Amino acid sequence: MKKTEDIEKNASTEEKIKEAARRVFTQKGYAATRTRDIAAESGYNLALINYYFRSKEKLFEMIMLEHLQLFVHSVMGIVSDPATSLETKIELLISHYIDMLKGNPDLPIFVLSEVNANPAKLLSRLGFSKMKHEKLAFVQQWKELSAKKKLKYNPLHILLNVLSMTIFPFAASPLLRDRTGMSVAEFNALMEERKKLIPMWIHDMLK
Amino acid sequence: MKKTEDIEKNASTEEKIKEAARRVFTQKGYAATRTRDIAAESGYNLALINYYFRSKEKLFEMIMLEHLQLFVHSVMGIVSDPATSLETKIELLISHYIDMLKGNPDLPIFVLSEVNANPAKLLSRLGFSKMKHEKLAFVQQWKELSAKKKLKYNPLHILLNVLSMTIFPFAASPLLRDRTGMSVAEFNALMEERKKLIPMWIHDMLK
DNA sequence: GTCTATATACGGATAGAC
DNA sequence: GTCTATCCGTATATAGAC
Repeated sequence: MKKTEDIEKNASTEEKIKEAARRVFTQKGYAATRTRDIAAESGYNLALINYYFRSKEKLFEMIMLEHLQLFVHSVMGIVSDPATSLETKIELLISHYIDMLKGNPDLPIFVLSEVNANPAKLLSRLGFSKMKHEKLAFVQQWKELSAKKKLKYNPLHILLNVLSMTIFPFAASPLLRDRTGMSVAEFNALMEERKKLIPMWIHDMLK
Repeated sequence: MKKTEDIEKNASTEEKIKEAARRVFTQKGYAATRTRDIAAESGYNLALINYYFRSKEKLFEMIMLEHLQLFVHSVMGIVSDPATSLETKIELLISHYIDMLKGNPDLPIFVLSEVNANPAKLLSRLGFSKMKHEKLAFVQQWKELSAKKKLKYNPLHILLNVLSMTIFPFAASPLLRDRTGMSVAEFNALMEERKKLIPMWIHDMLK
């Protein structure tokens, strides 16, 4: 009984620090965050960070890896389902990302800027290999598409458009809201509209 | 004669440091750059940075302001020309940004992440006020568009799409190239294609 | 496990020689 | 104007008490 409590207690403190770190790192980036900020945010002391995680860097890498995987793995269920059409997949994927990013609006800038700062280090660990690609229903349907419609351009453009129109507005949100005087709530409403609009535009691109 | 030489020499050193700073800041971000890095990159000594610019922060603000204005002012000629149609303006704007970003691929992530880190401070200085908006041919034509075509949604979506599809690929370029195995040259070729493609897609959205 | 106190390193800035 | 040497605050990490 005592042992179980101890484990839970440990896990809880460790998890609280990790969550605090996630918030601070995501908002300020690796270089600008101070371990003291994480300690304060977590409600625990500075020394605990090194007790549970060996260093600021190790803690960061753990969190960063989770974020990268979140982007990828969270959509695996959607894109690997052979029962849904390509257009349905795209629609679900857009909805999924918009919902996720409404709760974590800093994520795109954070991930992109950290990957940019250290591409080799971070991307090497994202091991979901290029081989497994073949198995995904998404990739199969994508290839069929490329073959059927004779698009006069690389179909990668379309995927890029989906991600651009979905993710970029969150990255540009501070600038956008400043220039237009929009509130966060209004911005979120705008993104909610895009759940329907983006699939519509993409549909037209595939005509 | 001597005076002129001195001035030119000063300007030259000062400008070299500024350019070095631009490179380092843009690539690593404010928090991660060391004044020593800038010194090394410039070929001069650390002390010169404080001699010409009072501090790391002042130097940064100067460069950041130039970047922000680059984004805005460089397109002013395009968007304020009453002689071109809205669609032509959009096409020119896309071309312009793609050309600029091919030469400065780190710029989007840099600007977005720094604005995100300190929105109040940076955006307050971007003084091109909301009032002058009225005078721009772009804004006029945009309003006419909103009135004429009865788009069932906020036309801001369209502007957001233009910027998203143009700028986001550069921000995601390291990830994209890693996942696809694309080279920088291949990526640039892809972006070159988008100079024609994006206006085409936008045209369809305005049907 | 959690805290306080401290060692150690690093980074921004300046003094002062040339 | 430009350099070397150095001051001093701050940040990460650890030692050691509880």
